[in-house]
Amino acid sequence: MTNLTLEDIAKMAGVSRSTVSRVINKHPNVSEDARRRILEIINSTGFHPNIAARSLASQKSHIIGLVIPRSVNTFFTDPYFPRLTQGIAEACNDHDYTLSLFLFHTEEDERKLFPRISRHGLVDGTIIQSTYAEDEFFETLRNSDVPFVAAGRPWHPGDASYVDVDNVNGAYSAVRHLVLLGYRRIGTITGPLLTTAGIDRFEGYKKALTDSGFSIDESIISIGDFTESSGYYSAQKMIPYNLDALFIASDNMALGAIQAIREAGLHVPEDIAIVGYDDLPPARQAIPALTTVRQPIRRLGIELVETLLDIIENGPFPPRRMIFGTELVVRESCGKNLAIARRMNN
Amino acid sequence: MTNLTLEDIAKMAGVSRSTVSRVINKHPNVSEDARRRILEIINSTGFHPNIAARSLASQKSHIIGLVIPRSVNTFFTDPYFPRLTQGIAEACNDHDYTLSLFLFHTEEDERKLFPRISRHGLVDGTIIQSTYAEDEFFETLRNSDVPFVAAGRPWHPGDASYVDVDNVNGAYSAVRHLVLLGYRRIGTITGPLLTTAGIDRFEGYKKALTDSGFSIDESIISIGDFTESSGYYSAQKMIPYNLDALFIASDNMALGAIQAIREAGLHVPEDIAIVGYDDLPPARQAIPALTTVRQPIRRLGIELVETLLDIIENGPFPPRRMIFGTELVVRESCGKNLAIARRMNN
DNA sequence: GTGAAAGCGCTAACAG
DNA sequence: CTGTTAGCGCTTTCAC
Repeated sequence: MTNLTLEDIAKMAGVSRSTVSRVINKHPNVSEDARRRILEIINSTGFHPNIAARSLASQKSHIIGLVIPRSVNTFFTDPYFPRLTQGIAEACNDHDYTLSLFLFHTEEDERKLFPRISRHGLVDGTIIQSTYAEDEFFETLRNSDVPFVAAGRPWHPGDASYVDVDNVNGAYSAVRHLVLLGYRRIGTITGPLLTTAGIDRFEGYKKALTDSGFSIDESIISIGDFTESSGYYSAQKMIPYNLDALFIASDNMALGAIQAIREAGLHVPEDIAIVGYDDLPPARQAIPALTTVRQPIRRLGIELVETLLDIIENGPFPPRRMIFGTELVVRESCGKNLAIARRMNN
Repeated sequence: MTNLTLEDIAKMAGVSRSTVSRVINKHPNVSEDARRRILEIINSTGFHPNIAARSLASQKSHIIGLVIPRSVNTFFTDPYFPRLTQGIAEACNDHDYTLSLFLFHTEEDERKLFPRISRHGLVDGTIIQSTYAEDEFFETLRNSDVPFVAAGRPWHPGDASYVDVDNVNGAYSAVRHLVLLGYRRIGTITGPLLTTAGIDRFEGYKKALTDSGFSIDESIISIGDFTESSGYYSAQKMIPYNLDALFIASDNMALGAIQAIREAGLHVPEDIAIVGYDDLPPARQAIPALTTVRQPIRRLGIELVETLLDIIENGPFPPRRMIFGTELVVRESCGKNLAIARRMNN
């Protein structure tokens, strides 16, 4: 199984290497006869064109990068990433692209690896996870000529293309649900307010309250950072303020909050109802099972790839922007059954 | 910022392109003077050699692949993968390699993507996650001339190189700990017995029992599949068999088991002590906090890369095999304090 | 429909 | 120490 080249195949088929190349690249203008003969030889020999040579000649690598800037420190704990990666990988497979992963740990990484990402480097384009405000690497990318698309709305979108989930309405529907269930003092634990996801979910919370004629009460708003422990401490802090429901911007924080509530001798949802965000697997198995907002993360990944390929092919203008809707998954923690029971007693 | 080539840099520096190439590749035999001049120009122009051209000429891509065969269906739920990926990515960055991710979903993916992985394709070598017995893709890889190393001992190692965690001793230390704490009826929930990790942890369990003069009791052994729900049902099934401790081959299963135990009106660790495996973040926050076996997963990732680079450079023989030790992390669920208290009362 | 020829941008002998 | 010279294996005009 030594290494065949186009030339070898051409010789075997009694044609020139151009013709073989045409067959491989599915160009028209090849006689049916030659095409058949060539395909046969390719199959029987297990020939595959050398990818480096092809990249060099065609000026495209058929590789796209997935960049996780160093400020994203949750890659290893947040199930969002594996899911996103799954969607991206799936779409790459479908489109015959290869996925390269750029996980930065240090500033040096970001500097050192940029050449591999930049236009005439390794990749044809890149997906970048959007992150905290003012991410340095994002700015570098924006100022380069690398085709890219952001996963999640960037802090300063400018002309950047991005694909996101409708965090505002996701949060809105969750809080609105609590309102309709009859809760009156609905607090929130937000995500970090230097991320667009954190901001947007907080916006949705406020809007739902305002639309329902409620006022915003700072004493039952706490800023978290998406981690379980921040949920725990935030809840602990707010429990004395007499709330009857809590919209929590991530399931991980919700799990922490439930623990704090339980330790305070209170019950979910009887004393405090809870709605989370993400629909992670643990949400389903929590006690009580978590009512939460499900995001189409795999879809997001697929759309990111397709958007990027479109940009690679047709240029960055106009910016592509796409937002996916969410679903509210109603389980136990919002006290829906409780609310129904209560209503029936009145 | 148009595209510079070696030739351009050479012209600017008044030397030949070979000399520039030597500087870039840190070859000796370049006058200090020329080197300085060239480096200066490279820096000021922001020149970076074209990677495809370099790959073509040097016959190496400086890309390694991480292959997750389709039979690994836990990529998206098991935190093992993000951590492993982190270690691998980190080592790749350090060694100036790029990481490509091959996540297979279908059999077609495996067939279609093999060319990109095979010797004169895209990657210089690949790390493959070992998986269930008789994995098809693994066999394909083994029969090819692609340098590779397995993450975890493969089912049929043959001459394959691998890096693994010492699952036998990890389990052994966990069970031994329970024995020393004074438990007498120690059951287990195993992982799938078609994975080497599942088998090895089960071996460790049996060995620890035998070494301690205990007999193996089938009625308190249940075969799980590493998922939380399998832990739940396994525990439920075994509770009637009067066990006082349980070694559970994954934290996820342990979490499920705790839930089942609680629902049965029993307490951990008072009625049934528990030791898990993995030391996932939820283990620390579980109630009670989980005693568990911690694996050096990031280290594993780093070692995989270094082993692979060694194989790429020096060939696959002799097979490299490396096993990392584990640590027992003692928290609440094993009832250590309980045992101590008990002992003091006697 | 097909072949010849000219690169793509780099590395690596080889000769000096 | 440095330049010359061949490629690496493929794509892509341009003739025919």
